This record gives sequence, C-alpha cells and structure tokens, in this order.
Amino acid sequence: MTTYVTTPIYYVNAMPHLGHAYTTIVTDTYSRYKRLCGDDVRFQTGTDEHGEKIAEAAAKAGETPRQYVDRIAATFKETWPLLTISQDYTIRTTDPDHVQTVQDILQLVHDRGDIYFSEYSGLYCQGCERFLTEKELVDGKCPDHQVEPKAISEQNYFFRMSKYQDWLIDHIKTHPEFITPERYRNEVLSFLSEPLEDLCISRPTARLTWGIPLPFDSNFVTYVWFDALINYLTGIGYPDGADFEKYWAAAEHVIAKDILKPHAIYWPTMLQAMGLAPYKRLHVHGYWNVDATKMSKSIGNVVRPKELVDTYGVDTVRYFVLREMSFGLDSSFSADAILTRHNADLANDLGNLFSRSLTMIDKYAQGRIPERGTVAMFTPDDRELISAMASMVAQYRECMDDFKFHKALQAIWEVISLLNRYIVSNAPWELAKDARHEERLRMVLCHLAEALWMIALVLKPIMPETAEKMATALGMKDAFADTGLEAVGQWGELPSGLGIDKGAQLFPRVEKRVEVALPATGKQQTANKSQPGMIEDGVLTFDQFKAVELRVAEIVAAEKVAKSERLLKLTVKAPEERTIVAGIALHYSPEALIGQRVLIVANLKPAKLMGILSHGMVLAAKELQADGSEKLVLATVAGSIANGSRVA
RNA sequence: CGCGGGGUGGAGCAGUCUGGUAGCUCGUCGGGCUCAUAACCCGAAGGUCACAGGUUCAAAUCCUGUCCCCGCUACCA
Repeated sequence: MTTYVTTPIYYVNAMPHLGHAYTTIVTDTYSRYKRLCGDDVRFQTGTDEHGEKIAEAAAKAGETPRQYVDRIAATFKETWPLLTISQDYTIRTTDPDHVQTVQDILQLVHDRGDIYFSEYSGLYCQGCERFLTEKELVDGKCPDHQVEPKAISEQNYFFRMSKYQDWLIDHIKTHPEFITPERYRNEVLSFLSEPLEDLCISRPTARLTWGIPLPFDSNFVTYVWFDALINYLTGIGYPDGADFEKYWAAAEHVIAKDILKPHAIYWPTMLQAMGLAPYKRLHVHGYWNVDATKMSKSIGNVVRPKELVDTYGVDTVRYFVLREMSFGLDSSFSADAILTRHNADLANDLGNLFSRSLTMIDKYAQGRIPERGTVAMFTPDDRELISAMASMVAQYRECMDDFKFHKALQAIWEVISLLNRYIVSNAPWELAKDARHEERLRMVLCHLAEALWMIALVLKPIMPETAEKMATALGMKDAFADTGLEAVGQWGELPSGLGIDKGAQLFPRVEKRVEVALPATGKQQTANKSQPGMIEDGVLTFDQFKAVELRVAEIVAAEKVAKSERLLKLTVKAPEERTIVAGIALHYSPEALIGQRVLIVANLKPAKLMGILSHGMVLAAKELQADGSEKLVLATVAGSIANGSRVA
C-alpha cells in the first residue's frame, strides 16, 4: 500500500501558530501511522508565496518579495523539527519546478478549451482580492472589510468550472469517503446545489506582478488557486516522475475548514479538466479558539507552538492537540487545559504507570523482563487484560484510519487505566512478600511489560519521542524502529530476559503556576517564554494588581492538618464559606483563630496541600528573628466590616 | 426572514447521521493502598440532555416552532 498525504501550503504572511501546528501534527501523525502499518508513505508540506498580500507585506517590510518569502518560509521550515514533523518534502510555490508545472498545466487546460478570456465587470474589494456579488454586500459594503467595493471592469481568464459541476456532484455522492467528516461533505453538496460559476484564474500584471505568468498571455499572472493547489502535483514530480505514478492515486489532503471550497470544488474540477483522477480523500478540521474566543493577532492571544514545546515538551503538545480536538469540530485552547492534560493523562496515568511498573521489575525481578508463564496459569484478570489490549489495537487502527485521533487516544488510555487497576488488584508488593507467589509475581510483571511495549508501539505515531523512551527502557530500542503494527496485538512478542533501564521520568509533572490574570487588552495572555503569566521586571501594573482579589474573611473553623507541622485547615466566611489551608500552625493555635477577621486572596487558583484543596490564601506578615526563626502575624483590618468586603 | 456552528451534572466535552436504562475527563466529598511522578485504586454526590409542541411502544437523538450564545473584523490551519 502507498499513502500520499499533504498539509496545505501555508501562506507566508504570518508566523506559524497553533493552527498551523495542529494541521501539520495531524498530518505527521497520520503519515507515521501509515508507515507503522507498513505503507510506502510520502508526506508533503510547504508554503504558498505568491499574491498581492505578500507583495504588500514585503513592501512594508522594506524587502523584495523574494527576500520576504525566503525569510518567512524559513520560519515555517524551522518550526517543524521542534514538533518532530517528518515530512518527506517541503515545497515552495516559488520553486522553479513548481512555476514550470503550473505553466504547463495552464497551457494544457487552455489547449483543451477549458480556459477562456472574458471581460468581467463588477464590484471589486481590495481586501478580499476578489469581486463581490451584489448579494454579498451589506449596506453596499464588503461585509468582511467594511469598505465600499470599487466598480471596475477587467478582462481576465476563466476556468470553465461549471462544466464539471454535475460530474463533481456525482463523484461526491458515489464516494462517501471523498470529503470527511460528513458535515463538510454535506456543506459542499449544499453549495453545489446552486449553479457553479466559472473561476477567475488570472490577475492583470498592471495590478499584480508577484505571481506566475500565464504561459499564453504575459500580461497576466496566475491567481491563487491554479498556483497553490497544483503544489500537490509538483511535489511528487507531475507529470512523469515515478513518484507521481506511485503516489497520486493515494493522495489525501488535510486542511482546515477555511479552505474547504477550493479543495472540495475547485481542485477536483481542475484535476478533471487536466484529465487526472481526483484525490482519494479530503480531511477537514475545525479551528482552535483561545480561551473561548478566536485566535487573533489583534487580541494578542496567538499561541506559538514553540512556547508550548518549551514549557511542556513536544510530545505533550502533540498529545494535547490530538486528544483535545474532535477532528472536524472547533476546539478551544487554554493554558489550563494543556496543563491538566499533561499532568492528569501523561504524568499521572501513563508516566506513573510506566514508572511504577519498571520499578517493580527492578525490585522484584532483578531488572529483567521475567519469563512468561503458560496460558494455563492465566487468571481472569490476565485474560481481561489481554483481550482489552487486542480490542484497543483494533479500535486504534479503525480510528486512526478515520482521522478520529481523540478516540484512538481514548482507547489507549482505557487500557492504561486498566493496567493501573491490574496492578492494584494483583498487588505485586504483596506477592513479593511470599516466595510461594514467585511464579504469579513474575507473570504479572511480564504482562505489565508486554502491555507497555504494545502501548509504546501504538503511541509511536503520536508521541515519537516518548514511545522511543519507553521502548528503550524496556530493552527494546533496537527492535523498536523496525517493529510494525502487525506485531501489536500479538500477545507474547516481548522477549523475556531483557534488561530494563528505567531512565528519567517520561513526563515530569508541571506544577500549576500562580497565574496573575492579565488585563483583557494585554498582549501576553498566552505565554511568556517558559514562565507563562510571569510579571516582567518584578513590577506590577495597576491592572495586574487589580486582578488580585483581596477580601475580608472571618475564620469560623480551624483545625490542624494531620501529619503536617505547619498547616492549618481553615473554614472562612468571605462571605461564602470556603476552605483555605494556611501555613501558620507554628504561630497560631486553631482555637485562637476562630472569629478572627483576616485578609485573603480570594481568586487564587485552588491548590491541593496535603490532600486538601485550598481555595485562596490568608495574608500574613513575616519577620525574621535574631535567632533565625520567623515571627508571623496575620494581616487584618482595623475596624469592623462585613465579611467578603473587597480590599483595594 | 443573511450564512454557519452551538446550548448535555460545577468546568470542558463525547453521544445526535444508524431512537432503546445519559457517558468521558477534570473538579468536589468519603474510603483504600504504598510499587509509583503528593501518584494509583474503590465508592458517593451532582443532569427534567435550552424551551414548547409533535411522531413513536420508546426521543439528547427524528419533525415543527421558540429562546439564547458564538463566528462570519485582521491574520489564517
């Protein structure tokens, strides 16, 4: 089997952000998955570098378009290694072979009679770079740019797209997998229920020069789609390269919903006009919103992939985006969400499972994978585990084939959770206490190792670094690179006797930072290098200070926290009752606190201290004594005032 | 009558196409365990699935209507 999978080519007038990262991670994961299945895979990404906006942006930057696109295209290309993207080819629409191919194809379609010259007069919006129909206008203005479009008349070349409308409708209807998820297929069909207009494919050089000249008329350059979409062909050597022969029939495109129409309508009809078969599948995903609003440069909440990788590591980022977004739907990003995923799913569930398992193999089996027992010795627990692993792999494959990454991950995490339960119910530490249970102990440990090895393999496309660390720790580093998916699901593949090497933690927990809510206009809402939300230079702006909610609260109950020297669990009225854990036990007895009115920080992110969730913090002043000890006095208010009063 | 998406326990979501006891994660509360990354395991509380009609033996799911929220502004996956 062969697979050819592409990301869109990214328009180089902006730096890479979470959206670009998502599309590329999805495509990378899919291509790695297909390789794991044994496919011959070709994975392509690239940049789109022509057009009016690029020319403008270059002018603004005081560069030639060439300098400008070289610079921005490089930032994209440099981002991919940070995300462990494994593309086989990175195309640029300014590459000479691409320019040549575009011209060849234009000539071909022209010769076949599907490109014609015509005058078009209409209302042109500069911002949209296109003509608008009367229907699209709102109060005579472009709804997108709030400006009145200019009435201009222009001669241009058109592609006879309408000619292929019926064919396209039929193709979509007879190929249910052509556009997925289904909602986008429906959207396209609904759009196609209206007559399709022909597609304007040129711009006069008087208006735009930064483009590919039409081969049959040097007064015009190609307008976006006949340039951009063709990258999918150029990259594999159309028309006569061996790669083209091999890969085109297996082409799958991954895009975000904004470019659905060009990919679902223009592109198949263009291919049809060229006499080529349409691509195999189109996978359409949704948008990332940030903290419930759209990611936006003007709001300043653009999420940069690099900053996330610096904080959490590349595999957490890959895991997060794939797990959090239901492919096809919109999803929202928040610092809290990725932190929770990292700690709960990766550190606690997977990381800790791996760590405890290897530690037990070290302790109870002298650091070697024990020999497996015979099937006759399996308990119901073992059988449940083995069959759960097998059905996980089946479900995983089905979901991965279908771009349902979040479901594939759910399936994996179900068995991770089952393994944690398996450990508890078999309690190896108990078995280890009695030599008569030696055999059972070894079997339990062997099963753990076996299951972890399978998990490492299924995680390989999603978290390549983590999967390799797991394999290495299990003593399977060498086999890891060559083991394909067909081996997964075969219980008993892991050889016994291998020496394990636990290594470092897979996912060290990332502690919740104390987050200062920044003003809504703030530019650093998302992240500030490795310490997101940090205050610069130790100086607080008034807005930042305002974000800290201080209140008067009355202590209504207090008790010592068991096993803790300094902590007291307080119940305060502020005016609602809340639990606050305070480190003041060395200075105040619980009884002395009842009835005191103190100052609290009311909007502190709740934190768990000795297992108790503390909703806020009590303010106190601290003084260093001559003997090195500390004196601590609670901050309070001078007069009587209602509980919950704000302090400012 | 603009187009599109959405309203499901405290939060975030899945489930809706192919009706059949409402599910997941996080959080909360109580308990257990000690191999492990203050982790893991068990249990509990918490939802009239926006609202109103209709179809049906049966509706979160299908149909009709109503209300509310979001995007459609730059950049752009």
